[in-house]
Amino acid sequence: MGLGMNKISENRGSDKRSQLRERNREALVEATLDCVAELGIARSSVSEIIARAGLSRGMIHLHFETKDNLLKAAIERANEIYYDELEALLRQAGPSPQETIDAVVRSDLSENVLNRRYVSIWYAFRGEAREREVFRRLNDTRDERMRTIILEAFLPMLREQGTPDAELVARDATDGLIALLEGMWNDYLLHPGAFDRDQACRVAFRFIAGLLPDYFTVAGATQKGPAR
Amino acid sequence: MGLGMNKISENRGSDKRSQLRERNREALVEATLDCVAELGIARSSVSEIIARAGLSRGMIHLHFETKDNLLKAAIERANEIYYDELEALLRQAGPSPQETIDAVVRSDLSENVLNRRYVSIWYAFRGEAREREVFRRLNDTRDERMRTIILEAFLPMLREQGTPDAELVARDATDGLIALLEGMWNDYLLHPGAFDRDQACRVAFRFIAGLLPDYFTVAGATQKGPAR
DNA sequence: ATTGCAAATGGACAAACGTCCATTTAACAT
DNA sequence: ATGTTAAATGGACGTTTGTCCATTTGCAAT
Repeated sequence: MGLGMNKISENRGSDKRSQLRERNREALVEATLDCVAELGIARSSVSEIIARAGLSRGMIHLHFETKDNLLKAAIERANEIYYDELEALLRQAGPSPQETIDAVVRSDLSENVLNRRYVSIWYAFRGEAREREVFRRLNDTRDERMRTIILEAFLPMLREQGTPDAELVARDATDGLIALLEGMWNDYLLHPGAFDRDQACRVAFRFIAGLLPDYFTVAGATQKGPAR
Repeated sequence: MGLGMNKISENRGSDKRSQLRERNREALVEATLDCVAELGIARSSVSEIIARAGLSRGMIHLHFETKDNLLKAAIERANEIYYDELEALLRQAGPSPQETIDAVVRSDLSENVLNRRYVSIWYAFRGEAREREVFRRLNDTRDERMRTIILEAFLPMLREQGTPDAELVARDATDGLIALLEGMWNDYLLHPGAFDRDQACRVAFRFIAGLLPDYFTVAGATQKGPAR
């Protein structure tokens, strides 16, 4: 009898029981994200969520104890989606700093994250970031990772280019690029129909090219660094 | 007897009765903004609002019929605050296009609007913009006004500077500047303590100076246009 | 002083909320 | 085939929500 318990513990996730359990757990998270994207957090009630998941009321209590924990799990899932896209594009990008910047810009503006559903979700949670510590923590982590990647890519280029005050300019360029991309997302949120992905990309590279004309054109990173 | 009614109608706002009435109405709007800034829209209940206003439950029904109308009045008030700041700085700015851009940037980053309370309010309403048409309409109006001002300032400078494709670049520059400023607000929302107003200003002008080196430095607009 | 009426009050109300739990279902070990 | 138990159900519960209205208040005209 104790043996049975051990088997279940060992096979966690492989037997049909816990497989179905996990499926339902994910269905709840996914239904929550759908709900938040369509209705916002305020109108995402337990009743709405379980209706979309096609499950019963008690499931939320079973899997997440409280609704707040479910929301927390949902935003963590949303964060993963963004990270996965960024990491994927960084992996397939070349090692040069200009290629890194190029990958960051293109992943941030990619259809995989810059789409109606995801942007709606992102801003819904952000609107509540002020009060809910968990939301802000996740946001900050994501931002810090981005910031480091970008800063460490800008710095060597500015130094090699001989820009005076390279450290200061690198920080300005980093904050500027992040703000610019953030603003693009915002534009998409408010006018998803009118948004022009290529133009957004061009604007971003125009900004970067203004600071690093040897490494960038309005079309993106140059292949092999400065031509000179 | 009919005379009494007429007098009240004529003196609307001047007699003590309607003076107190108006004071209470504004107290409700102000309490709503406080509530939204501190708790977000989701937690801004009628009970919370009337507690902050120090008035009774029935007042909301008396003045605004429904809670939604009160929220609408609140966001309209918030919109006024931003406009007033922008118009004030535009009035005291010189007539040249670079001075106009300078005024737009400085008003957008001014302490009068870029402060904890106001930014909290703005993003709280924005989070609900997707679903509530009124919120989006107000936001779009503000954006459209900004866009026109900025575009019509950029265009003559780019033309005089001899930039190829001046129209395209002007549109890119406009979208870029708006996105950049939007991103700055976002940064302030998430890190009000760490935010550096001067740096934000410098980053914005660095972006602009990259496109219009004859009219701008990192410190802002040059006095009299191109030196050449 | 008395009267009239707009303004303001705060309790009543149904509806909707998140949480919980007694019950049922079905996968697994026996 | 049977017993066991984790997983899932859906109704009950106490709160809290936004709205409404019978009552009270106090300014202004008589």
